[in-house]
Amino acid sequence: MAINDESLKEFRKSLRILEREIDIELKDETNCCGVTLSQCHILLELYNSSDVSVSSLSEAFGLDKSTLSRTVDGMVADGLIERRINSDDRRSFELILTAKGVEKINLINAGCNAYYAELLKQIPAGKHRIILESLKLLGVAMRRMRDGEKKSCCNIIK
Amino acid sequence: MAINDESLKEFRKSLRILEREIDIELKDETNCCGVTLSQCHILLELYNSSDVSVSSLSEAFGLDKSTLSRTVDGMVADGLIERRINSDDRRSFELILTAKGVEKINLINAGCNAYYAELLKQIPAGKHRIILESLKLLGVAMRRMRDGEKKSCCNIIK
DNA sequence: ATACAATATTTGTATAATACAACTATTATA
DNA sequence: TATAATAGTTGTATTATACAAATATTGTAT
Repeated sequence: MAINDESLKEFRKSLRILEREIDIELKDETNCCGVTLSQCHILLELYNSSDVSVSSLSEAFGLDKSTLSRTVDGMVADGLIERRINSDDRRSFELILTAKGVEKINLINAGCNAYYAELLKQIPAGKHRIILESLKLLGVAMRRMRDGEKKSCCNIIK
Repeated sequence: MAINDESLKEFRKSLRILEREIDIELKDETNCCGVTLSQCHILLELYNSSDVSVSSLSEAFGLDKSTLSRTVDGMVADGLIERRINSDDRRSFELILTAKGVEKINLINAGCNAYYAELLKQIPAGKHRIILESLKLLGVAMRRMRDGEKKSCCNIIK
């Protein structure tokens, strides 16, 4: 498949629609659990990664550190996570789930797993493998592009 | 592939990472063009669909109508779009791009096309077809789930 | 070893994004 | 025709976000 403008347009449209739906689904799921979408993203990150800090969240989400600092504030106030001081580097805190946080993320995961299990049932099983492969290929490539792009804004079209 | 919890977890993680990267890329692109991300999503929708209204945007994005109404206000004030009264149904306005809006979306499209063309070059050409197919399968299925789910919140895990 | 630069985080400030409820205007329906 | 439904806006409150400035700690180069 040659990469022409038409296929790019189609590709981008599909990506955009998918992005929206993922976002809407997760918003639905989190509303049910009494956390905001931002908080939910942090809970998911804590569940899936180790050594999470304000900085690592900032990096992963592409948001300013101050933004994450305040979201974390709220979650600490709600008793979902704790700041554990890092003895190696006392500038940073390791963010960890409290029991309440674990409970919450378990609830979210259960809801999302149920949703996506149902979703996958609606898609021919033979396609599941290529779907997973595709998502990974794209995610990895985009992340790599971002890492390589520590240049200036709009470096591409100039 | 049987759908077990482990593969679901992997699937959801890949989806989540991809969603983030799409969002970060688009944010980058829009910053360059002097519009906000919300405005950009509306510009893209106007570029790709016809008969766009506050209600249809609300539907497509899963956001409250009041939210869209205000974002549209800002864009009208900036001269990017216009509200054209619908003579068939005078409750609604058709939202249309102004010349300035067209210029802006062309800029955004050029930037995104360049980005994704570069991205696809980093992925084996043989995979392009299955990637596009996968995105479509997922997007369509999720949209269908959402349409079917006009029930209550948390209907799945209860 | 000290001065300077880099890193991790927080706080001050301002703005954008968002929802819910209440409201107006118009259209559909019983 | 009265009532319900739909499209949109506005009031109000909260959340999300960025940028800049500040603090504290660590790394580095002389």
